[in-house]
Amino acid sequence: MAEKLVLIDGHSILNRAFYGVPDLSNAQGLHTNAIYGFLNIMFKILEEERPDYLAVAFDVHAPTFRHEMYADYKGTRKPMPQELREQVPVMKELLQAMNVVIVERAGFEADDLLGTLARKAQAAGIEVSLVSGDRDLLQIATDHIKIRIPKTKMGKTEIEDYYAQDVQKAWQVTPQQFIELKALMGDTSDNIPGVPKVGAKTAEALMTQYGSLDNIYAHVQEISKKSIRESLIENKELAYLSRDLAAIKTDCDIELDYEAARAEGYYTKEAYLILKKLEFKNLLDRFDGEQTAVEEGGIRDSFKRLESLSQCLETLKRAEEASLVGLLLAEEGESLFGIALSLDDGVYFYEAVPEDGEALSGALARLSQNTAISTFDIKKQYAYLCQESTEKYFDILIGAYLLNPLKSDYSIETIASEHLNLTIPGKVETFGKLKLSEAFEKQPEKCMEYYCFGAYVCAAAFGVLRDKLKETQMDQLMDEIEMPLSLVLYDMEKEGVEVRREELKAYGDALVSRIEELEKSIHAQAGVEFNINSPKQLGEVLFETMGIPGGKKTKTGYSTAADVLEKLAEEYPIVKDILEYRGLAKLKSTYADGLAAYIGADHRIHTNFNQTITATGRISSTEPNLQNIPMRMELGRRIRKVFVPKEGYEFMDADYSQIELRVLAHMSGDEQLIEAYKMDQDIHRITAAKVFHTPFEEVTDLQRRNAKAVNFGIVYGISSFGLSQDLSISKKEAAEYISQYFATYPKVKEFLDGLVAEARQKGYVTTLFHRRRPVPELSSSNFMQRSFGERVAMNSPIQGTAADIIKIAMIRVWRALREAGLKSKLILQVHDELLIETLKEEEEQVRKILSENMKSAADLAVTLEVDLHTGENWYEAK
DNA sequence: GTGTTCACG
DNA sequence: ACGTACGTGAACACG
Repeated sequence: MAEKLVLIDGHSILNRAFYGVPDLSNAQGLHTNAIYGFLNIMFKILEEERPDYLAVAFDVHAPTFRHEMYADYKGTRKPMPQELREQVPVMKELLQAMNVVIVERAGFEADDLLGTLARKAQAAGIEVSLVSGDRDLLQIATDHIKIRIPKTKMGKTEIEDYYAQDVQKAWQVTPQQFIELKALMGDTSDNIPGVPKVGAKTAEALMTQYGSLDNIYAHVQEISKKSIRESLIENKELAYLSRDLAAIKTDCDIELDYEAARAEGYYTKEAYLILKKLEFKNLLDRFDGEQTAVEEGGIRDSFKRLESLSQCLETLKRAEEASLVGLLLAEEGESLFGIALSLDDGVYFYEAVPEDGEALSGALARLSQNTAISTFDIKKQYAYLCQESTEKYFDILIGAYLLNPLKSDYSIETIASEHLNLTIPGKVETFGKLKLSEAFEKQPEKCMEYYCFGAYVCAAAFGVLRDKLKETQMDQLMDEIEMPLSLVLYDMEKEGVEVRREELKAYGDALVSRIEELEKSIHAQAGVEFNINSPKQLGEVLFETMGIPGGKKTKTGYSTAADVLEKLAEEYPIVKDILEYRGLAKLKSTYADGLAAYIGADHRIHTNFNQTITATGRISSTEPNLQNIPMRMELGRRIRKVFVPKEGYEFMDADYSQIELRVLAHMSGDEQLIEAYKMDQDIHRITAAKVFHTPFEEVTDLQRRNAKAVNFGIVYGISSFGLSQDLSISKKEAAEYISQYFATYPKVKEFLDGLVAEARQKGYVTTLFHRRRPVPELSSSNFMQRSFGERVAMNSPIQGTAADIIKIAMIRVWRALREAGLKSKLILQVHDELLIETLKEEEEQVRKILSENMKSAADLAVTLEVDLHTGENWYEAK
């Protein structure tokens, strides 16, 4: 069989990848999407073709592309965006590390190098695959040279293949004619002039009829259309010049070193390290097959299975002497399947049976009393650990999150790869969709390995993460806020909140009757039956069938968002009904039905409080989300009546009053804003008075509303556009409000500008408690992304500091309740609000604990005020 | 799986 | 000129 060569058009594929792959960047802020896309395409081709040789060609000095997809109209090309430019050297470095031959030659276009190498290879009897994003290469196609053009469709890469005959099929011209076709019609992006008046249609017709440029001119007098004929005659020279420009050279003085180009030996240590730096997790997996044996070999040898409970208990006892152990429990639901323990002399695993439960819990509780334990996702393991204090605990999940809160994946294997430079088997690879019980039955050895590696990583990552947290000044944040908080969250989840199932059902039923009524009415008014829940169908019915004016908005069709519909509601009764329907349908599906599905046998809902999700440091709540229970509208708000305290208890709800604005006052140090808070009056009214130069008593409702919107806007990272949208005013007016605001509170502006400058310089912003948020968007050349980065830089320190403060308050309140021996329990947190299930007899004590601890959680230049309410359900307590 | 919409702070 | 307010999660439709 003939040998095979794969040639890749480097810049062209990088360019394709850059525009086809969503923006990615690593922790250092280097953009990586083009490299990522390139590698995916390259590996896909290599797997498909299994070639003998591989080479990648680049233009040497490529400030622009010869065949720029996004080229400017006039032929003056846009420069390569910085985000792509910075990826080119890294790409080359990576290819070199992978032993891939790079072909480049000063003064030669990559096209010409590729054309030459392809032809020479063909002459030597080698089959060629030429990979490019550029259709121009099609002219090189023959029976032995296949042009491969990758297309990104819906995120999936599909490759179109063209041999000479495929070019003919698709374009009705031979590869040679393809050049002349282009010469006739010209190509602005390539600075190929072409013949004036001849466009794509004419050029195609001419080529089909006459077959070649020479033949066209031989019969030029026969061309019927006068203007075309004259232009052709007049521009004959230009036509031939264009052909020379369009033709890719196949006779460059260059040879491929076939030995060096052998398609093998990609999986080098150097390449691995670069990929790791780029944070290409799934590409690293590709290296696993070649590399893991080396990487993890020594570790795997240290795994020891403990065969009996007594052996396990002995080992746990022995572990008490260690200064640090790595611990990972194999648990799921309420059940414990095993224990992995990483000690200095090896990693031990014991596969537990249900009867072991008590003995193990006892031993673990003892171990955790005095021994430092590093683990992963400690919230899931507290059930088996001593809960006296968190001082001895370290959770690598939380540590990794603090170091970079923007990631979506903090699995053990990711942490190992990122912080230990170690590749280990992943969770999905080990378990797939199996439940833990099934996995242990079917593949006990693989399970043991997974948990042993996990425990090992917990132990090994401890020192690394500690050092990094120290370096970034987040060690205190970790030890004094996040670790203690994890125990508080565990306890809150365990406690749950009681929900009245029957009342929730009745609420849902009441909604249904009205929903059905509205549905009938809407269909009648529209004259067609359609799915009101489908934005697509709804948009078509409203704006096409019914002809309501109101234009497009989204990529996929008409926008039917509430703010669009509200503008139409007055004039079109159907729109009013749709809005009401929407609201009710939401209440029914998300809240009435949604919540009911989570009520447990204990009549309580146990939400998940997630500590490692948000970019700013807030907590999030899932399954179900109890942080977005309706509040603003009365009908929705009534759902809160089904959240009730248990017998003999009441709810006490405490929320911070404008905590974010107060944080802003403190962080900016603006005397005016601080002074405004000292007046202990309605802050929005004060702001209105100052901004609009109106006496406090004479501030109108409208002025107050505007001032309030500006206050919110400031916290979100103000923009005149955003504010204008919110207030339905012109951008100019909005800009006026903002500049008035900044004139009133000058240090606020200084502060916000400073945050953006700081973020630009350092690449991240921080809260009062040193929590970090990287802002990679700031270095984007895209206006939209950069603006987003600026708003993030302004908002995150404020939102994040507020999040820090309430976390501190939670820990203090929780401890105070426990230390006072009270039965009352902290059960929910909603960003600036805490809900306590309070034993009625303890009401006054709890009130004091809540109020004092929340107010003193941080020492700011302004006081922290707390609103407290009690009630027989959550509705009443708010 | 992605996009749209909408609930909360 | 560009065209969004910051941070979340759930339900639903649709390809």
